[in-house]
Amino acid sequence: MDMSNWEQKNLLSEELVHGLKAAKQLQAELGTAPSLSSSSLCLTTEMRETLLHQIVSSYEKAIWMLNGSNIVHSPTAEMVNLAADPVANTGKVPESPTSINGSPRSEEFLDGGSKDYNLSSKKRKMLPKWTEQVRISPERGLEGPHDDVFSWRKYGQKDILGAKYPRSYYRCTFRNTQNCWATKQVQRSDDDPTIFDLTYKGTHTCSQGIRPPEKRETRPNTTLVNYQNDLLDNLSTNLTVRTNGNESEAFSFPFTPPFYAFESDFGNGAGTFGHVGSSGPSNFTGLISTNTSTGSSPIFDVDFQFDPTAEINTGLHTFLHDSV
DNA sequence: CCAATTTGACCGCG
DNA sequence: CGCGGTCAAATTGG
Repeated sequence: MDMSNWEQKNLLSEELVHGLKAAKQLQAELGTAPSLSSSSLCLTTEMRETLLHQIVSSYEKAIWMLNGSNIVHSPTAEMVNLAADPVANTGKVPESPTSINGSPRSEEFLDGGSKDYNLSSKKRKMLPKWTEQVRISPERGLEGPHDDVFSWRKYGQKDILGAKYPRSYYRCTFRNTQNCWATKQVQRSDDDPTIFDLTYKGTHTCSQGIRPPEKRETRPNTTLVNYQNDLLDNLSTNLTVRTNGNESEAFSFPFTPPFYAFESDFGNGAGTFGHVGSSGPSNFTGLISTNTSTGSSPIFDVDFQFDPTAEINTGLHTFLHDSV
């Protein structure tokens, strides 16, 4: 317990430091007087945005690590992205995959530009994409950095043009079950075989990765709250929303960017939620309250509030837990 | 028996 | 047409 706790703390601080770095970089960028260093003065707006995303992402992940996941995705993000202004549409942030495992010290990030961000070319596949380099420890069986917090399923391997080693392709294990479209590529470096290039594409929308781990041991008083949090988490993954009047308008909640986050402030499962992040439609908030009228299947009354400019009307909606 | 990997086929794009 | 990426049938492994 102590160990995992310590490890968690490490991860957490790593994440925060990561975010801080990005923040400082952005700060430096914004802070520079135009006169100074006129040469390399500007990052592209894309890079700035990516930095921003990185910061937000770090916060999200850190919070995630503290509370367990309570991040939810809206269903229509891709359409929103496609429809939106190409510059502002970069989707959502990658949760930066902190690679850890047994030996944190032998496996480390290379710093100094070892992470580069790339809001890929304006093709159809505009998913967040970023790369990292990981040095593998001697101890772990020659093969790979292939474990971060997520579970990946290999779906291909290719020999690459000028590369000594093949490139392997992974996707999230829960692609089908949870509509999680995150993928990653692993490419062993030509010159230094202990280094692997990891390319991540897309963000995890699965309720996987870091679970709310074993907070159970804490005060008995919090069990109810924890349970309710779990309930919300479950809701965030198996959720169908249907409008009160309109059966036809029902939609499933989770998956894909813009993020919506729940904040369960009361112990009873009620809470508020709203848009998180810098892209997508904002000003979409809601208030959740329990509807105790039914026994077994939890039903929440949700009061949506939309920005006036939004197309959709404010209304009273009902969250339905999706069977199971 | 189920789930993950392997591996050649397939396919879109430049 | 070749390259990089993905699919899916066959195979492996638990």
